[in-house]
Amino acid sequence: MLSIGDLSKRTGVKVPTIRYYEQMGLLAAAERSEGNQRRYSRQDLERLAFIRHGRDLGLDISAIRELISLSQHPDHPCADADRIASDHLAAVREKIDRLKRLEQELERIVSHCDGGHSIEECYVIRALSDHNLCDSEH
Amino acid sequence: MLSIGDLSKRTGVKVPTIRYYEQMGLLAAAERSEGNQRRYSRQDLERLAFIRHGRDLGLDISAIRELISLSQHPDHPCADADRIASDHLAAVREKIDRLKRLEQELERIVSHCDGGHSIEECYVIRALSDHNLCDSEH
DNA sequence: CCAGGAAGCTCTAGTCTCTAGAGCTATGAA
DNA sequence: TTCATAGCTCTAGAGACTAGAGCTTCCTGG
Repeated sequence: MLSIGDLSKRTGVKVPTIRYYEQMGLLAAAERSEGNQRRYSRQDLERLAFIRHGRDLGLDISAIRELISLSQHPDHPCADADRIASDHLAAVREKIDRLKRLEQELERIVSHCDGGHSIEECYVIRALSDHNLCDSEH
Repeated sequence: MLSIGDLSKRTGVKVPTIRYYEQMGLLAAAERSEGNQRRYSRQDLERLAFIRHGRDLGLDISAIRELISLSQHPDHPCADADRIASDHLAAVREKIDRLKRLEQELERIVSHCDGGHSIEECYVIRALSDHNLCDSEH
C-alpha cells in the first residue's frame, strides 16, 4: 500500500491534487490507515495514471470521468470513447487555429515596433487603440 | 454621454464585464447620473475598445493595465510595450507548439479507433491506460 | 401623468482546476 | 523520546468572467 506522498511521486500528480480528484469522484475514496491516512493500491495507481494522462492530453474532468465509467464496461461498444476523443481533437484544432491567427496579428504588431522610440508613436499601443490597423478579425 | 448598455453595444463587451473592468481598475470609475447610473464619455469608449482589443489578442488583465499606464506617458520609450507584446507572442507560440503535439497524439489515438468494436479493445482507453502506447511526451 | 417593462444598481456566489495556507495529528528514524 | 516530515481537514484564492437575487431608475405609450 502506498501513502499519498508515494502515489504523488510515482504519478507526478501533486498531493493536494490527488485529494481534489477524490473529492471530485475521479478516484474512489481511499482506504485509510489506523491513523486515518490514505493508503493506495496498485489499482489506484493505475487509475490515477489514467487520469493524469487524460489531463495531460487536455481532457477535462467530466470527460475523464466518462471515460473511466466507460472503461468499466469492457463489452460495451467503444463509440462513446471514440466520440469523446474526436470531439476533443476537434476542440484542440480550433484552439490551434485561433492561436495561429493571434500569432500572426501579434507578429505583425511586434515587427512594426523595434522598441527604440517613444510610446507616442509605438505601434503596439497604436494597434491596440485602433482596430483599423489590424489585418484580421480576432 | 453613453449608458452602460450603449457602451456595451458599441464595444461588444457585456455589461457585467464592463462593471468588472471598473472594479479591476482598468476603467476609471464612471461618472454617475442623478439616479446613480454610469455615464460614459468618448474617452471611456476608446479605453474600453483598447481593453477589448487587448483581451481579443489574449493579453491578460495585468498586461493590459500596464499597457494603459504606458500609453499615458507618450514620451517614454516604448521598449516596455514592445516587451509585453513580444512576451505574449512567445507565450502564444508555446501554446501552439504544445497544442500541436497534443493534436498529433490525439490524432494517432483516434485513428486507431473506428468506434466499431468494444471498450475492451478500444485504443482510446488503452492508450490512456498505458503511456507506452504514446509516441511523444505531453 | 402614470403604468409597465426594460435597463440599471449592488452584492454574492458559481465556473474550472487546482494551489496555498492555517492549524492540527500521525509516522518513522536517530 | 524527540523531532522533522508527512499527513489530515477546511477555507480561501487564482483569472476572467457569468448568473442570479432583490431592488431602483429610466423611458415610452396611452
